[in-house]
Amino acid sequence: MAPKIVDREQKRAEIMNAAIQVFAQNGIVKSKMIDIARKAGVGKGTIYEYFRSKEEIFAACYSQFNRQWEEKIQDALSQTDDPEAQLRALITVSVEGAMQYNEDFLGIMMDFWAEGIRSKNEDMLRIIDLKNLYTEFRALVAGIIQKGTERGVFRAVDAKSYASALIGALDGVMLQMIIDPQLLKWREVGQALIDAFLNGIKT
Amino acid sequence: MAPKIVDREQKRAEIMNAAIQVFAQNGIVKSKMIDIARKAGVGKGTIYEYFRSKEEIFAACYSQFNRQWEEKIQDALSQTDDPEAQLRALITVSVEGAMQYNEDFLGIMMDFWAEGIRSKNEDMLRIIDLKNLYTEFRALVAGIIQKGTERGVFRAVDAKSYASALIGALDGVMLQMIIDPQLLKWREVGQALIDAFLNGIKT
Amino acid sequence: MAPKIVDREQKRAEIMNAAIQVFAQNGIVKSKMIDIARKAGVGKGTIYEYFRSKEEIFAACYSQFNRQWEEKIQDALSQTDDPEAQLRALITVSVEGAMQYNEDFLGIMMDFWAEGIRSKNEDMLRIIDLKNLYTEFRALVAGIIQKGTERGVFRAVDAKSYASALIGALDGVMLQMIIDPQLLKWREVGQALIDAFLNGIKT
Amino acid sequence: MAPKIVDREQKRAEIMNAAIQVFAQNGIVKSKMIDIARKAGVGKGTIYEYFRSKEEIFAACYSQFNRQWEEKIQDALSQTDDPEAQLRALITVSVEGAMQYNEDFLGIMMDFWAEGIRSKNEDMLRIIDLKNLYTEFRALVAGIIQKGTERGVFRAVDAKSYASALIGALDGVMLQMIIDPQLLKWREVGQALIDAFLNGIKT
DNA sequence: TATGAATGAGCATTCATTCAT
DNA sequence: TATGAATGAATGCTCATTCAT
Repeated sequence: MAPKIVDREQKRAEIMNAAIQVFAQNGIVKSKMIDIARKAGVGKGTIYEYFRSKEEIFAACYSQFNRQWEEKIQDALSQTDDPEAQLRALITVSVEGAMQYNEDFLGIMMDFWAEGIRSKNEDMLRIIDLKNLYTEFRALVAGIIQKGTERGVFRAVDAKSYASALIGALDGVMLQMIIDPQLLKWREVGQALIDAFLNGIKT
Repeated sequence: MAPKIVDREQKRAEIMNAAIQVFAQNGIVKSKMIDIARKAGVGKGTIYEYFRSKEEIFAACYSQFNRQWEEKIQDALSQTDDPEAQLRALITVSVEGAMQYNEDFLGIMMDFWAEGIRSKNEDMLRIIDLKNLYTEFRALVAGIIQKGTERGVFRAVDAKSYASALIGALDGVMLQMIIDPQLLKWREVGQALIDAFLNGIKT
Repeated sequence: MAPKIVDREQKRAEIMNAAIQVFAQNGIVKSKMIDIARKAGVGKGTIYEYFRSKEEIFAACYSQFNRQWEEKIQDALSQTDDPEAQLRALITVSVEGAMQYNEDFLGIMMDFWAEGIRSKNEDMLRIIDLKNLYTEFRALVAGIIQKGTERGVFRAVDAKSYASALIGALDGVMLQMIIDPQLLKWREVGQALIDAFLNGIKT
Repeated sequence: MAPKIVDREQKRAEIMNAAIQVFAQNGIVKSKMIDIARKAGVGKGTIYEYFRSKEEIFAACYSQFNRQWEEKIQDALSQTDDPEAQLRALITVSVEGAMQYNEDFLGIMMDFWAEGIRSKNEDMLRIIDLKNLYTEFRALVAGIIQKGTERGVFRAVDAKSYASALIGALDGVMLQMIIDPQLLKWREVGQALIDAFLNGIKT
């Protein structure tokens, strides 16, 4: 009965895909189960065969979204061992990644954040553990900076604070891209960001 | 001959205050009028004596929030004419301002952003004009950078892109403060941010 | 303290006047106390100094409305003793009376009827006793027809049925006047009505 | 694979039926969705599966009501080509039709009229176009009278005015039937009406 | 397994009435 | 006496979830 299991996974993925699109367009709270069902081309009841609740769909989407993002980052970082190149790759991947999706789609990040910040649901918070996510991301970036310092290419700075600042800058630029996708040449903003930052910490 | 005399402005402010707290804790969509009423210590109907709708409360809160923030920024910038000092002041004021509020309170910013990004309501969008807000803020910061370049203290960079990057960094750091207020010595992160940035653009 | 009493009656009348106008424009159910208060130029609470409830205002207006109408009818009938002339006067007074008011104003009659037909409130039904009103009106008209028959100017018909038919015709024409005040030369319709009817029963 | 199969038209009709009963008993404004739901033996939400709003239920009921009435009239008139017989049929059908329904049921006509007279809602007014309804009905009756005049059986009267008067008489008698269904032998009142009228216009 | 009909808890909003001044 | 600020019961409507088929 292995094929059956594949089918289920396949259908689950289809529903998640539909959900992500609907979430992206309407925001999570305003997204209705019926919308997701219609977009997925299934009946309303069918969704409940694959997910316990709307919240579970959200959680699954979030996890997937995150996993994909992390993979991209990891891929980019594994290309080189040079700290400067790694930081450049980090910015490039983020900006390129954000630009890849259409503007509507990006709005979903806001909801992930918002939900993660305020959810009262314990299960939810375990899934959307923003604290942990950022802690790990900070450690990753701080490690790169630390490495740069050890190799003498970066000044001896407080790696954690600088990591936090750089990550913040990344998120903040993405926020502006969400708000006004056409306005600026975002690739250049990304370049400005990394140039300023690298100039700032290079020896 | 004389009805109960009430300071309507005062009461309006009290309700807005209650609303901000409730919005901050639950998010705007999940905040119920009855919650706001209870928090304000008034009846459900009373709110409608002061605001036409839930949306109007939100808009009023947003405007107030923004106005206060802008005042702080303007105050800080007017203290000096030196570009470097102004950029430092900008970061300091933002970080200090964010730390001043309690953590719950800051969460409301997320909803302001989220609402601004996705609201379909024309009236709402006129009020929460994020595009315009950021455009103006970018112009302000770009002006300072430009001034620095002209005075020879900053390198000749693309002022707009750098402004965008700096603002993004500010927002991003604030986001992390929201998510994990205790974690880091945020003042130091602010310092790291401005040090890296200034190092990066100073001649 | 007699003047005080006069003042109270005066104010009560003013409020009723305002109420009738508001009822006429919006219908009774959709008329708000605040509208009546504003139209009367008094405070919302003041109304309750003169009327126990919205229902009581309605009842008072209805009674007044009816009393005035009855007076007009009685006035007209007392001008002559001739049955044919009296029936003509009846139609004329009704049509002229209806035309006197503006169209909006007439709509109130519908609500009086509707309320009278369906009110579940015992007190209300005692006041808006449509059954009794029509019974009396039928008796009045039947009396005139009877008188005509006895004097040999009308055929020997079932006076009650003919009275009912005539009254119905009157109401029905007024209904059309309400619906479409401009459409027809309503005076001529009144003439047609009475001509047909009198031709029909005259010997 | 197959959901519960329901005859949606059937269910829609059942809800309309319940709605008509509730409207008839309480009047439209005082009828609550929950009352209709309970009378129909369904949940509150179920109604909204079949009607978009309370207003839509009302409109559907009104249209149905009217269509049925018109059919009756048309049926009766098609039985004969004789003007006098047609006018007699008109009155008979109306009175018989009105008597067929129970008294509560008829009260709904008042609300249809009242709503038609005062509704501010454009969509509603398109549905309850009383002006047009009466205009058409007047044209129909005037045509019969005209035909009678041409054939020399009726006097040369202003057909439109006489039609309006006859229709008014019909409505007015029905109103009295609503108010006091037991009181009079309404068939005889109908006879009186048509006798008087026909006597009045016959040559 | 798949479906959509059915449901009712939940919510924003309205408004007659009360009552402190 | 006059007022309007305050109130909460009541209502139309939404939507996540259930369940019979």
